[in-house]
Formats: sequence, C-alpha cells, structure tokens
Amino acid sequence: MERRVRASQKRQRLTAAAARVLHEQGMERTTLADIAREAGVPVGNVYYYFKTKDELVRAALAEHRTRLDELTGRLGRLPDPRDRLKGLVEAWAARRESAARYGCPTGTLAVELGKRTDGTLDAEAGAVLRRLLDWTAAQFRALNLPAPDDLALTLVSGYQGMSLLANALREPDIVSREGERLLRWLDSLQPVHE
Amino acid sequence: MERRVRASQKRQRLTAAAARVLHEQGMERTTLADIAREAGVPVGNVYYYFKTKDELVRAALAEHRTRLDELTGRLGRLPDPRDRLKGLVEAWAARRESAARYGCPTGTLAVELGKRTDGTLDAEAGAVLRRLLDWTAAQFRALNLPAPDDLALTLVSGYQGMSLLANALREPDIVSREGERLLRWLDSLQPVHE
Amino acid sequence: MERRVRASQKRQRLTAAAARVLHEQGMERTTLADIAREAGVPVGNVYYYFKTKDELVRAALAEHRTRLDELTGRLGRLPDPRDRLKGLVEAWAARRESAARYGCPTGTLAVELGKRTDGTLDAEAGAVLRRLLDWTAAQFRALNLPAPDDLALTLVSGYQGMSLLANALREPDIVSREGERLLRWLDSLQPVHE
Amino acid sequence: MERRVRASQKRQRLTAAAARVLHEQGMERTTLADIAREAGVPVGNVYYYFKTKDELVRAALAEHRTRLDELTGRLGRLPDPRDRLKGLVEAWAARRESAARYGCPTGTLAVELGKRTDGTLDAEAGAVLRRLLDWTAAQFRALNLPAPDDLALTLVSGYQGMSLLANALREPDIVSREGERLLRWLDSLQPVHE
DNA sequence: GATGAATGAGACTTCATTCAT
DNA sequence: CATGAATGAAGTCTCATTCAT
Repeated sequence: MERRVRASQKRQRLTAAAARVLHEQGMERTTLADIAREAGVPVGNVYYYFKTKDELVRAALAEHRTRLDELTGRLGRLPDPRDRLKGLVEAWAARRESAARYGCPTGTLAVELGKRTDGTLDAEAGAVLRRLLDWTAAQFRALNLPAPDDLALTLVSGYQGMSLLANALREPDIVSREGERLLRWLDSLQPVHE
Repeated sequence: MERRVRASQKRQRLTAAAARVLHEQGMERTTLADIAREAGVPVGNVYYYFKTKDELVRAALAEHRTRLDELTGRLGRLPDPRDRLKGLVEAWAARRESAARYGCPTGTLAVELGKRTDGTLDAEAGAVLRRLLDWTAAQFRALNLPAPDDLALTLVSGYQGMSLLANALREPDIVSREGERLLRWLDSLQPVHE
Repeated sequence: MERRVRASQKRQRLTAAAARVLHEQGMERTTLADIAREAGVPVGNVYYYFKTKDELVRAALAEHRTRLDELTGRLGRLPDPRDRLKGLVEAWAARRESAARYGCPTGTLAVELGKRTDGTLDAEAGAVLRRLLDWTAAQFRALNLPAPDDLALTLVSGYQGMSLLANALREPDIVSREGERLLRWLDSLQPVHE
Repeated sequence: MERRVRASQKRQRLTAAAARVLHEQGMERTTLADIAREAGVPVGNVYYYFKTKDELVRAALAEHRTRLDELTGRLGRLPDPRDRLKGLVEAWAARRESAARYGCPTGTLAVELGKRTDGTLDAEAGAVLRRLLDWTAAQFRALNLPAPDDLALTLVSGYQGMSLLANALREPDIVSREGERLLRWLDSLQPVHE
C-alpha cells in the first residue's frame, strides 16, 4: 500500500514534469533525461512507469486534458453559459505571459505531433482540442445560438491563433488585445427568438 | 556562366526542397539527408551552399517570405483593398488540404523555433508573420477602417487558428468554414464616415 | 557497490587509455574510437563518462599530473634535494626510448593545445609543466642556491628540449647525452656561503 | 615566360602562406582552404602546385630551412664563431613574442609530424633541426672546443626547450631569461689549449 | 521495483581531394 | 592552367532504450 502510493506519486511527478517540460521545450527538443531530472527520478526508472517516450507524451496530454476539465468544471458552476465562455477567455488572457513564451501547451504539441507520419500520437493532441471545442459548442447551444459548432470553432480558433502569434512575436499584449475582442464578440451574440 | 547558372539552380533546388520538406516534416524531424535527397544532391555537397542546418532553415523561411510577397504582390493589383483581403482569405482556403495535412508553413515553423532557447532563429519566423500583419494592416488602413492593426491581428490570428485546428484535427473543412466566416466578416466592416 | 567499482574501473581504464593513446598519436590524430577501442569500451559509452573529447584530454592531462606527483613524491623521500633532482633526470633518461618515439607526454600535448584558439584547454598542459617547475625550484631553493626559479627553468627547459630533439630525430641517445650533461651540471652547482 | 613567372609567384605565395599558417595553427588544425585564402588563391587551384596537403607541409618546411640558411648565412659573415652563435641566440630572443604565441616553427611541426605513423613526413622537420645542429656544431668546432656536437646539442636543445615552455606558459619572458643564460654560457666556454 | 551503466543507430559537420568546364 | 562545384569518408556527439545487479 505504502509502496503503491509512493509509486503512483512518482508516476504523477513524472507526468507533471513531462507536461511542464514538454510545454516549454517541445517534444523533439525534450529528452527523457530532462523530464526525469525535473521529476527527480533516475532515468532508468522512468521505464517502470512509461514504456516509451511516446507514452510520456500521452500522459502529458492527458494531464493537459485533466486541467482543461478542471477549468471547464469550475466554469460550469456559473449559471450563465455566456459567463462561462467569458471566463474561459479570461483564463486564457491570464496566461498571456506563458502563451507568449511557450504558446498553448496543447496547440504547440499538436503542431509537433502533426509532423509525424507514424499515426501513433498525432490524434491525441487533436482529441484534447476536440474536447475543448465540444464543451464550448455546448455552451453556445445552451445559449440557444445558431450554429453553435461554428461559433465554437471561431472561439477556439481565435484562442489558438492569438496564442501562436503571441508566441511567434513574443508579445503577450497580442493575447490581451484579441482577448478583449473575443469578450466583446461574446457579448454581442444574440440568441434566436422562439 | 553555364556553371554559375547550374550552381544557383542547385542552391535554388536546395532552398525549395528545404521549404517543402521542412513544411511537411518540421525542422526537428527533418534531416539534412532528407533535404539533400529531395533536392537530388549528395549530403556533403549541401554544405557547399549552406554552412549549417540552421542556414537552410533560414533559407526556407526566406522562400516562404518570397511566396508571401508574390501573393500580396498579385493581390495588390486589385483596386479595392477589401478585395485584396478577400483574395488573401480565398488563397488560404484554396490551400486547405495542405493546411489540414501540414499546417501553415510559417506558423508551424514558428512554433518549433519558439521552443529553442538559443536566440538564433526564433525571430525569423515571427518576422514573416509580422510582414503579413503589416501588409494586412495597410489594406485595412486603405479602407479607412479604425484600428487597422487590431483588424490585421484578428485576420491573421484567424488564419493561424484555423490552420492549426484543421491540422490538429486533420479536417480541411475547418478552413472552409472559418474562411467563409472571415469573408463575411470582411464584407461587414464599415468604413468610418467623417 | 560491485557496480560502482566496475564503473570507476571503466572510467579509470578510459583515462589510462586516453593518456596512452594521446601521448602516442597526439590529440588531433586520436579519435574517440581509438581511445574506446584501447579501453575495450563501445564508443557511445565513452560519453557516459566524458561529455566531450576535450574532457578526455583533460583527464589524460590529470593522469600525467598524477604520475608526476607520484614521481616527485617518491623522490621527495630522498634526504638530499640534489639527489632528488638527479633522480628526476635519471627518470627522464630511463624513458629515453619513449621520448624518442613519442616525446614528452605533457610537452607534446602542450604544443598541440597551444595551436588552438579557443582558450579552453591550452592552459591545462601548461599547468602541469608549471607544477614541475615549482617542484624543481623548491629543490634548488632547499639547496640554498641563488635564483632557484631560473635554475628550475633551465632544468625543465633542458628536459623539454632534449625530448623534442630526440623525438624529432628519433634518437634516444640524445636524451642520454643531454641527461649526462644535466647530471654533471647539477653536481657542479655550489650553494651560497653566507 | 610571363605565365611562368606568375605561376611561380603563385607557388611562392602559397609556400609563404603555408609556412605562416602552419606555424600559427599547426598542421592538423590548418585546412587547405585556410592556406589558399591566406595566399589569395582559389582552393581548386592549389592542386596545380601541390599534389597533396603533405606537399604543402613539405614546402613550408623547405621555407623554414631557407630562412634558417639565410640567418646562418648572415651570421657567417661575422669573423668570430662565438659571435655567430651569440647572434643566433639573439635572433631567437628577438622572436620571443612569436615563440610564446606559436612556438618554434620547426619544433612544433616536428612534434605534430612525429605523431604520424606513416613515415612520409616525420623526418622532414627533423632534417631542418639537424641542419641547425650541424651549423652550430661547426661553429663550436671552429672555436676549437671539445665535443662540439654535444655543445651544439645543448644549444639547440636549450632553444627548443625555452620555446616550448614559453609557448606552453605563454610567457615571452622565459625566452629572455634562458636566452641570457645561453649567452653567458657561450661566453664562458674556453677553447682547448694544445 | 530501482538504478547506474551500457549500447548502437543516426544526426550534423568537416575537409582533402577530384571533377567538369 | 583556372576554378567553382562536387564527393564521400570519417569524426564528434546525442539519446531512446535496454541491461545487470
């Protein structure tokens, strides 16, 4: 029991370290040693928890998905779906420094994984983004807005676009400016009458 | 003369091959051998034209900038700046298959270069995106629209966002849908009356 | 424990092999594969112990310094400083075959390292020679001889000169002849009377 | 004739450049391109004058031998052989800055060539040093001193030793100090009375 | 489970030498 | 002779993965 607990702690430490380091350095430039060091785990030991580097990447993506779920979970407690979406945008804006330095964790991973030809991981990052799209569409639908899927696409696309540009130009301000616009846009949307 | 011509042809072949392969495979997963093979050149010979792999990446980015300039040059012949911007969006939409498979050439390179800590190339991709932003802002300004820089940011951000999502989800349709929205948005913009 | 021992044994094997091969072939003509083969270690494994080739060179120089310390340590047990110095010369003379074939290990490395412009290693070989100069000067000082630093310089310079010439001309006899002269010179030195 | 002259000029330029660059950088760290650039000759053209890199090294050594001959030729005009030898030492002392930075041109080349196992060039540098030994011995002989070969060995060995140490420790002063000693030593030598 | 050590494939890069014009 | 271009062998170094204890 004690061992089991410690073991899962170690696994969790590795997962968290992977999420952090992969976000900052990208998957191609991150070595297993980097992650092991960050987690305080000997390199050889990593393989007891993750059979390959790809599995660590998978775990990091699962971690990002969990964090997304936590965020949408919190936002879900707000009564007005529009407030939930605005809360989402505000959460993005709050991370503008990180976005300008490292981009969106899931988006940048998706870019790197998309370059691979072996179809082992390239869908994983997309799945997290899909989950975000789905949740967002659900809010638009709850607002009784037309074409909620398209609106969700616009919102998430706006997020990825501003993150990428802020990252490419190293300008956190880009997130602020586009974030403001997205908030105004959300406010402007009118529900369909009966 | 003959030699000179062939030599520059080879350099050009290498640059074009680099632009293509780096777009498709990303810079970390692309080896010099990949580029050399694609260009039909022995590996050792690459170094006669480019002293390092980074220089090849730089050349590929310059190639993408040139293509951007050619596109904006052609669009610049249209009399109405609004038509130029719509032409830009249509050009993006026309490349939706490529975007869904490989993403935006410059945007995905920017993501990869952004992960590097040595400040040698990370600004290069950003510079191409900045060039696109500048040209776009100039069109909005010519339309006498307020806050042309913000509008440019919105348009280019929309492009990067839809490309990334289309790529991550492997859905060319995403580019079509968001492209349509951007066209409608461009049509809806009203100039300021004095 | 067992592992630890074997590991340090391997490191030691590599260091010894590096010292030997670098002495014989010089650092520019010695490949990591040469050293690895000599040590009975796969090439890739060398990097577990030494991050770069330069570090192996550093280790080899440390090895030579250690051998020098061992020699001067043994000589230090002799009561008469003059006998210590004569013992040093005799040790050099005993290695005349090696000197004629490969020169002085430290001296020849110093020559090669001196050609480098990156100031990373060029001082390392000099430091070993400085150590030899210092020990030698201390003996002259203990003999109450005037200008002990100059005398040390003369002795060590004589060693390096005869080693280089013996090596260049492939004549061990040169070491013998100059060694004899140095012994006579040491005998002729008269302490200062107060 | 014009062509011949120009051609031999080019050969001479290459030889001089080789002598200079090989002295400064050593033969292993010097590329043909380095020498060609220094001589202002296109790389491909070098092979019309020297079939291999080794031949360029040979030419550089011949250049150093020529310079030695010029020096001994000038010194030979002095009536007193002792003054000739002292003039030699003074010439060495005058080059102390170069010695501290790059060592003796011939001596350092001899060290590098001595590391080679193919017996193609290793004797060439030795031959230049032998020539110096021979000339020096001739002066001692003219002074009617006993064992002139041993005296020559001592003098040249002193030169190589002080050059190597000055180079290894980057201290021109070493040449000055040892040079002074050699001058005093030369003055102290007494011819044999019959 | 735990861990330092081991391994080997493959990447980038350099350069003497040769070639085609 | 002249010259830019071409070539391929080799060298250093990295790293995911495996092994032995």
